[in-house]
Amino acid sequence: MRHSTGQKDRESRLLRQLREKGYKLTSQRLAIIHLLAGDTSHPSASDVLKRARKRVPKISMSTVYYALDMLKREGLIRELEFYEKENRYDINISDHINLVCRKCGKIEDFMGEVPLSPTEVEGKTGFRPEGMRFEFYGYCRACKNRGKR
Amino acid sequence: MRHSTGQKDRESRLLRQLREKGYKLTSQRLAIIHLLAGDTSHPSASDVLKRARKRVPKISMSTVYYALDMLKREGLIRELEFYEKENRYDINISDHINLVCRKCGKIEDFMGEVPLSPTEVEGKTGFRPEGMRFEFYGYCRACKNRGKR
DNA sequence: ACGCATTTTCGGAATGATTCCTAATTAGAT
DNA sequence: ATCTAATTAGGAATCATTCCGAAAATGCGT
Ligand SMILES: [Mn+2]
Ligand SMILES: [Mn+2]
Ligand SMILES: [Zn+2]
Ligand SMILES: [Zn+2]
Repeated sequence: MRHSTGQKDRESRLLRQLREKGYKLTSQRLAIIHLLAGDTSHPSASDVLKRARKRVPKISMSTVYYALDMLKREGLIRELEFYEKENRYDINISDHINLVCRKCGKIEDFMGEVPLSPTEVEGKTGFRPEGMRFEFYGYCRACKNRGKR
Repeated sequence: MRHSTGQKDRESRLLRQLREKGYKLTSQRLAIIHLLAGDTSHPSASDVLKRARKRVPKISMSTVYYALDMLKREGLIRELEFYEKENRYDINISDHINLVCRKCGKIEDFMGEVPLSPTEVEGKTGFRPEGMRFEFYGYCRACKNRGKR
């Protein structure tokens, strides 16, 4: 295993990388990084705002977007874009499949290899992949057990 | 093979299905369906508007959205949603992988089985998939051969 | 500890694709 | 030809995100 995935370890790794790049570690950023490091729920920007305000009550939405943008430019988080809903932010930056519940909106990770490699795609098509987005839409275990709609 | 994929066949199949459901076939809709049936480029709503105006010069954007919405509700096209760009419309409604070029915006189909079945996902996780979205982002053959950015 | 340059914050305005609204038009049935 | 429900068109509204400018804060050098 390359990295521990504990919240504390992930948090200090993020902070170290930002410090190395010369970013200022404000209380707003510390709060955002702290909550993201321990969150596998793929939160939206407004989720992040709500939780960050528990530690830094006056933090603004602009600041949340500015911090999320920095983190994604540095490759430390991934943004999952949706048109009809808010975008979501994923602390898991590896190529993986997300399972998106159509009822409750929960997004969970599907563990396991993505069963098609970029190399294979390029060999067959000439298209050179640099990123991927694999999602299933449906009903999570909880939602499917209480009538799907 | 189940269906022919020729433009003419696809077009008459779409028209038949809409007639059966009682939809009115206006000149605006005929133009939109005609162009979609022969288009594998995954056009945006404004692409559709531009091309539809060649046959029906006064067609409005509202009408294009209304028609696209009808087609997707009937399961005859698929909408690919993007946050930072316009949504795109796919006449290929089967589960398949799309290759999205980051330089020119072209979207092409990757032919071949999607290498992971909904059944397998449900067996491993309890999540019940009903739809999927599999995309690779990168550079199409033309764009990768002229400096990627 | 102090001052400084630069970055960051924050509130509000702007953006833009899509959706909503309403009145006028039209397809298709009788 | 008439009628009615569906469709069209243009404009307003929506809303998450981005942009803007001024005020505040960080962290470095001294
Ligand atoms: Mn994930
Ligand atoms: Mn496609
Ligand atoms: Zn659910
Ligand atoms: Zn290209």
